Amino acid sequence: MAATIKDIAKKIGKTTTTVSRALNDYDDISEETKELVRKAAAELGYIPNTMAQRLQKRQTDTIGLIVPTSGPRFSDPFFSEFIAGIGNTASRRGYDLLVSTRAPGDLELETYRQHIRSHRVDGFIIVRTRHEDERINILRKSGFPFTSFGRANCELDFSFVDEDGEQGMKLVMEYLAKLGHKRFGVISPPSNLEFSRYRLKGIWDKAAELGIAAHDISILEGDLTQRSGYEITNQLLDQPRFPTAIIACNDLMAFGAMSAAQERGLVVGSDVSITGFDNIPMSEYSHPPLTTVNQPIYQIGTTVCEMLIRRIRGETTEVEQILLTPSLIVRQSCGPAPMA
Amino acid sequence: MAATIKDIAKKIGKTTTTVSRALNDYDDISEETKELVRKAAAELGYIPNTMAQRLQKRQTDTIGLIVPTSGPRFSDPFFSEFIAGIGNTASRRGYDLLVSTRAPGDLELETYRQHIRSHRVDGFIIVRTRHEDERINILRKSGFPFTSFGRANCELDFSFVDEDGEQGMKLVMEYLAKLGHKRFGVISPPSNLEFSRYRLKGIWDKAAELGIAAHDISILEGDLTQRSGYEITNQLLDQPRFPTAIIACNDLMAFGAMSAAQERGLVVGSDVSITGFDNIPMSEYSHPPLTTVNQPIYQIGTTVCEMLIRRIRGETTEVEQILLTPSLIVRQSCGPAPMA
DNA sequence: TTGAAAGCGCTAACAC
DNA sequence: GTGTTAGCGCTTTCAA
Repeated sequence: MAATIKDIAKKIGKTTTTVSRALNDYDDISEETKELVRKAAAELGYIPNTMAQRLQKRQTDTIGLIVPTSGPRFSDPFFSEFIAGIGNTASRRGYDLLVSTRAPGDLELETYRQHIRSHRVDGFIIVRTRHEDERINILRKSGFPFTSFGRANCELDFSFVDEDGEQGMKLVMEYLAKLGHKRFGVISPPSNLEFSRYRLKGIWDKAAELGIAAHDISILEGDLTQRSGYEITNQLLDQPRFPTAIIACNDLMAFGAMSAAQERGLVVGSDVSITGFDNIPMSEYSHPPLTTVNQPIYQIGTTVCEMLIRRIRGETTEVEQILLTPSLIVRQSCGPAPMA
Repeated sequence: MAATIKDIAKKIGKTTTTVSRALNDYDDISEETKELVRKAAAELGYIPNTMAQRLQKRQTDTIGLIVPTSGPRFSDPFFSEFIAGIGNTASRRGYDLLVSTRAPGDLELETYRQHIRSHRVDGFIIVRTRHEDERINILRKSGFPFTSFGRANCELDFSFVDEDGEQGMKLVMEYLAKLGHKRFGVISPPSNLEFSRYRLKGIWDKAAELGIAAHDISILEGDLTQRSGYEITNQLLDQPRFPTAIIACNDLMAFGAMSAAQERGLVVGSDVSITGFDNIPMSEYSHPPLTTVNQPIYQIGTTVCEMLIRRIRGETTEVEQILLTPSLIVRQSCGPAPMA
């Protein structure tokens, strides 16, 4: 049986109140008593009962993350890095991280509602925001603390971190155009993901600016997996006037694109240029190393968690919104457009 | 304010005792009362306060997973899949999943101890067991419920799931030998990881069986990242009598190995053969697709979680130990040994 | 079939 | 400075 505050009280002949306050370092307790309590606590190997504390304080010291899984085999390096960022920050600040996995849908939303109502967590972190994101609607209505990685198409009266995907894609387009590319294939994220819109907007706007005609840009929708990058690239390259540059909206799809191209005997970086987005660690060691847009996922996890904790603790009431400026990481997966 | 059991009691003019028992479907409560209670609960939108329940029941309905992170950028598809497997199973069985991230070391062990003593979780899942695994020692001594993915070099008196890595490597060696390879490079996992021993044992034993000399096998230790696969392959290929087959002990390192080889202008699958281990989804869409050993990570997560819950609930007291038989997934990253 | 009473382990308002 | 008392929301004897 674990020692309780009562055992300590008994041992030193004081009340539980005194012990509690000594342990929490209240200043209406004498130094001697505190010392006494601390010693007794150490001897008994006392550790507070978390659930009792939480019940009493009506807070859970827990942050909730519901990972939107897609499919049974959910293998995405993005999430392990994001979770690491959140997890390390949470524990440094004394919070637990409660992770659930749910496919987007009714069950997912029900899980949010339940966690809110049953006081399972003090706040949520939302990831991969969607167009008309019901999660955010629920959270906003409930007044429950949350922060998100990604913006949404509702009123942005909450705290978030996002990277400026529009700008990121403009960098990519500009770079490829400078290399002489005229026909582009785009492997877009699922269109219901909010960041998809920003990225596509960046592409279209920059294309317009550069005088690239709409029919020289073919956009096909992927699902962010390597597999879909592979399959879509095959479609793209099967077209009669196939693109010389393929813009994948994340690194995983870019890897798939490289495989598809290489399988056809094309040399990536000269016969065809391919770009990614995220700059996951793997992208540095692909063949060829991938030109991509940097997105500091670990740090975004850190920041978004930090912001949430500040809100939960009431250390700030202001809405914090951070839009990161992307940078292009040039490696060897792109080269001058081949002669037609 | 969320409705409590008290509100329900007041509303229907019964005591909290009755309500509690009705809600928990005790059979000393009349059907009518139960109906009444359920209706009132629904109307008030009642959801039990988790912390109160947990305090009272002295259990947390929570499973702990402490992910052994390595380095700040922790990007490993292995873990997202493993977490998905555990998470889905846990929630199906009514458990929460508490995830922490800790680099192996004292702080990590301290976290285990604290979580045990403060009743933060009901049991642990251990992943990536190590040689002389202090985590397992702590858990065994404390009598705290846990299961692991991976064996350990102590007395195996606990439940685990593991894949027979020795057998897996024998399959690889056999396959490569049959293709005519005579000189092998091995990119091993960190030697402190328990599975490293099994895999190396498989390689040595099969080599002996096939009459392959020890000096024809160079083993260099990686850290499971793509980067280390890349770097080690460069070392391997810099040797005067370089290997014609490179055996990477996980898929990520195999990808790195492919990049390094390709960067030197070697054709993977003919100039040099490369194998992996894990069969992560990506391995199907690399270029060339990777020959590897299947390891059903999602399903292992499911099983190990299921086993833990059975122990926690006391549904079984027996130790369950599952050793999965691996299978070789032959793709295009290997070919006949080139003429010397 | 139901209610009264106690208690899980902790904190906090208030009194002394 | 320290103790008294109450209570967080729930479950569970025990008695009626």
